[in-house]
Amino acid sequence: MSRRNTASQSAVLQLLRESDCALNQDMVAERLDSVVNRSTIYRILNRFVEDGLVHRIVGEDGRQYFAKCSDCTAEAHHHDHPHFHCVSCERVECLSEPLRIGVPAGYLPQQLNVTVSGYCRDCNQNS
Amino acid sequence: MSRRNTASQSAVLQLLRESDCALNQDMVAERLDSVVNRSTIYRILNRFVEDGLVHRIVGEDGRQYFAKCSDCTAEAHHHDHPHFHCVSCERVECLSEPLRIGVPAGYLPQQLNVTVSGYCRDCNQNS
DNA sequence: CTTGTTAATGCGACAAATTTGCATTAACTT
DNA sequence: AAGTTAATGCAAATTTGTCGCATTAACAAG
Repeated sequence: MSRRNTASQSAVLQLLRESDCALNQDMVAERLDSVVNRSTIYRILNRFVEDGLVHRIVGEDGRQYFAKCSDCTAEAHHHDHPHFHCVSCERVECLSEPLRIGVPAGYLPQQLNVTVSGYCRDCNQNS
Repeated sequence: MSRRNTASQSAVLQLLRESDCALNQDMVAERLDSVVNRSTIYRILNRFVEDGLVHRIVGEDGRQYFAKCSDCTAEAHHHDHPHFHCVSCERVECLSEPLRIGVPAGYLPQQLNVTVSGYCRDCNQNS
């Protein structure tokens, strides 16, 4: 089951590469030049996550956001950085500072989802 | 618009007080002795959050979980502790260790949602 | 270049979680 | 005891994401 290259797929990947923040399905849809079906966008994004190209962030609103892994290689993924979710403009951006959170003995941590929500610089000033 | 005391309301609050982990609407519903309408449960929980009695956690599954504020007073809320969300038994529990996450200058952080997901002790052993 | 295989897409339907409008009930004030 | 209106129940709507299935098209092989 090897992957095939399609226009929609590379367009989405390009979007995520260029974006300085994480995107949800809506954002991807509206930023694409051509119209791509909703399920297709979800499938593309999920495929990226599966392949480790992109990581999934659950926003403060419970929605899924996707961001290109910048410093991740195929071997080592570190999605251990916090995100800032602006409640006003809805931007979700990755903060650089990685962090480690201890769990009680016997627990097996797998994923980390850290979201600070509030107002980003722009929205904080315009209010 | 003052609050009124109702049986459902205090039952839900009691549940949250007794619970050692955060609960979502389903969990609240099935643990209540009497049947309470779904929307009502949501409204009760949202009211609690609004009043600062309870804090809302967005789980790894995008669902809303609610936990009683234990060390919070009306004045000072600190929901700055991480949560552990077991992907197997779905338990969401508060970890004690509080943490502080820096945001870029000009940003106004308000809420913090930190969730480590994986397998809790019980589920880790039974697998 | 043509052809076959099957991954990717589009579409509609479905599912789950949460919210909302509205009529009814019941808490609390006077 | 009576009036005001917060809280509830119910049904319907919304939102977000997934799934089945038929169709399209990417890519490998001849």
